[in-house]
Amino acid sequence: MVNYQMHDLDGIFHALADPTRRAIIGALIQGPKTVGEISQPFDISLPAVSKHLKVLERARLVTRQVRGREHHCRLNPQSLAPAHDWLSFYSGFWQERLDALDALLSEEDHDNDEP
Amino acid sequence: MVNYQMHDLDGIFHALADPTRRAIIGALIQGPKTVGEISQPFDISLPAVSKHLKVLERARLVTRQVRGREHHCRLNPQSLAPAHDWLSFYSGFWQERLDALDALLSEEDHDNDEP
DNA sequence: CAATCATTTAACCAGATGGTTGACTTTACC
DNA sequence: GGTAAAGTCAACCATCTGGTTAAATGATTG
Repeated sequence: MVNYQMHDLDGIFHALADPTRRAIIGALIQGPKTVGEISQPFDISLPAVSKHLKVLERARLVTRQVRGREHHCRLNPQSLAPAHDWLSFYSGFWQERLDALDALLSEEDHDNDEP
Repeated sequence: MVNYQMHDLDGIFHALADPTRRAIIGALIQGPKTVGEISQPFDISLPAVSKHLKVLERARLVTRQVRGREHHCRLNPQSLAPAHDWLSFYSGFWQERLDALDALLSEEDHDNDEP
């Protein structure tokens, strides 16, 4: 079913761990942009943005289409699925189950209360 | 209400970007464990595990309760919420909406900037 | 063809990361 | 009290990271 490679998550989570890269994703959600357009709001050099884009590309979060001298970057939101699935598994969904387990375990300590 | 600090996500995603730390989380989902118990399945030194735990603690993904000489670590799944929310916003769920938005914008901008 | 624009590559730097080993603290046990 | 156990801390190391500037590549335009 929905089973991904561990190492995918490494790259995806690492890509998302940087605020500049998340901001790039946030900008790209409005639609494709060139590297220049992407770099414009940021106060860092173009090569720095270029590196961030490479990280995002390696994690498959962004795809690039070279048209002439412009590189058009597009967000690839489906690639977030492994990370989203992983988090869905571990976050809130299991909360009640964990609480129940905790309760059960601490009851077991009491040993005799419940038939 | 579901508004988190940017820098929270930095720490959470960074914590999740390491496979050992994700494995620790995976182990901790069964219930609290001591540092020794946590380190047992891994082929790295105890100080290395200790460092990983500190990263997880700083991101509030794990809490620690010192009982005697043992440190009992417990998963804190609610703390994954910011990351989960962020991913829910950007991943597949919005895919169709984005496509629709793209279509809408390119229609609306006929006079403007469309080649 | 020459100049310019969009972008990448290369070389470099300071600081973080993930790992190690060895020494240290605190608690537990005889 | 003395010794072992559970963990952390400190120092060290190689590698990665995110940034820089300067040079190189490739397409566009005059």
